[in-house]
Amino acid sequence: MAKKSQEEIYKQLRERICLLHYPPGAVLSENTLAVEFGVSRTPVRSALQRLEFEGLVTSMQGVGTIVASVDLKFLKEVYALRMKLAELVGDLARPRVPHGTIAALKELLEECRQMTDHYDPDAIARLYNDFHEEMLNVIGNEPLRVISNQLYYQTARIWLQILPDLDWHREVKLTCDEIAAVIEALENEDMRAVARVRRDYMSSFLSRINSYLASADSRERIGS
Amino acid sequence: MAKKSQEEIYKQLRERICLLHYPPGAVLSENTLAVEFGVSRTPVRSALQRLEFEGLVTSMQGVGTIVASVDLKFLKEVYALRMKLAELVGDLARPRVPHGTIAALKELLEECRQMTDHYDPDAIARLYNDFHEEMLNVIGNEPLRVISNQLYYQTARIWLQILPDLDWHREVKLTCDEIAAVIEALENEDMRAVARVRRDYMSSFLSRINSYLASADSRERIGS
DNA sequence: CGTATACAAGTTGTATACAGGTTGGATTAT
DNA sequence: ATAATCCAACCTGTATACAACTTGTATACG
Repeated sequence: MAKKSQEEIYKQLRERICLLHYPPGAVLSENTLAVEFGVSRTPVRSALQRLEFEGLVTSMQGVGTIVASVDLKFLKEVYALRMKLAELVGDLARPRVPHGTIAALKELLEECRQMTDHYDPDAIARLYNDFHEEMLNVIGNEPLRVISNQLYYQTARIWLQILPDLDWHREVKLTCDEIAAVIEALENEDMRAVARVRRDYMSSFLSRINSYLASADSRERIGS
Repeated sequence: MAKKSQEEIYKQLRERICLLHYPPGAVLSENTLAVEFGVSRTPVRSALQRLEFEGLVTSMQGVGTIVASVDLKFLKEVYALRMKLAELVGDLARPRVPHGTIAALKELLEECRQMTDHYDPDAIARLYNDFHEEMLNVIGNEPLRVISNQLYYQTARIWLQILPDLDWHREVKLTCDEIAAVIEALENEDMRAVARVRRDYMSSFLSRINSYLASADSRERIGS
């Protein structure tokens, strides 16, 4: 593969982790990655260390770099916090909606609608990542933006992990609805409404997770 | 100096930065630090990269690793966020106050009271760092704990930077008052009161910063 | 057959050598 | 004297060699 800088390697690895290309528990080898990216171990190590600081992997000497699994308690803590932070966005939003955001969201909405009849978890996960990136742009507080991003990637995998056991049509519809509701709120320049929408859909997702976990036989798929 | 692991080097450097031993704009050399800590550049680089991810330094090829300066806009954004997060602590606090916390705080309060007549910015900054560490322990939400810590260290230097131009007795008294108020709230197991106290004292500090900046001739001491 | 042990292969952590880049001062031309 | 140029010293970024550690396997032993 062509040479990539440390930042690109980081983003690539992060995407692979949150798209479950590297599932929780997967063992990564710095050497293998170095060969794949066409660089030495050094920049790969930098990227992995950053992922370790953010809690996505754990390096163990003599073993390897292991993709972290999202344990239930941590998942709930992150979501409890993200819901609170989502409300904060209403207070700390940019005064004006960044140019192009609404147009981008409308494209994503159109893409999402076309997914109804094509079961493709990978594709909708990518789409939701793009949606997330757009939503970051309306946050007017830089540290909050950074933190929201970190927290998102710490748990983004969960959806993909349980998606095979959920109702595909319903998940696609809910995603479309969320994007549409955000667009409407943005067109009204009502940032608190945006915040409310985001919080409500997080809450909805959390309750879907809980009912998923309630079905006993599927409890171990999240894995410790 | 005796060999230190990467984590220890990181904490040491972070403390030096937030105690202004390395003032904003200071140029650090990986080689020099490696010699001082008795290790090679590699673990020093790891520590510096972590500091860079957290926004405390900036590495520039051919130049060095420069201690970041806290610009005014960023400072206000961090404080706006920290005040909101402080309120969240009231909702996401531990059900019970960790054992030993109140005793530790009473010791800190006693130490602080003895500082009234001895002008020593370094000492009170260390004390407030210890206070901060104790306050982290009452946060019941792990990601919030991590984030609160990051945000604290991003702006902790500001106090020390302007302390020489503030009223020492008043600053010591305010610090004592904050610790005492937190102790009282903790003894009542009223976490929302703890959160309120913390927010109010942050707000108070922010207004002191603003009036400091209002005195025109001192405006450039924060530095770009 | 079961168990303990030694070891080989593979991994991360560290040290060192080299490449690429910046800066400030000496030097030279104007 | 002044301005432009060159270069040496220093820095970070990268590549590579080595040390320390873990683990599964083969082997010897009870």
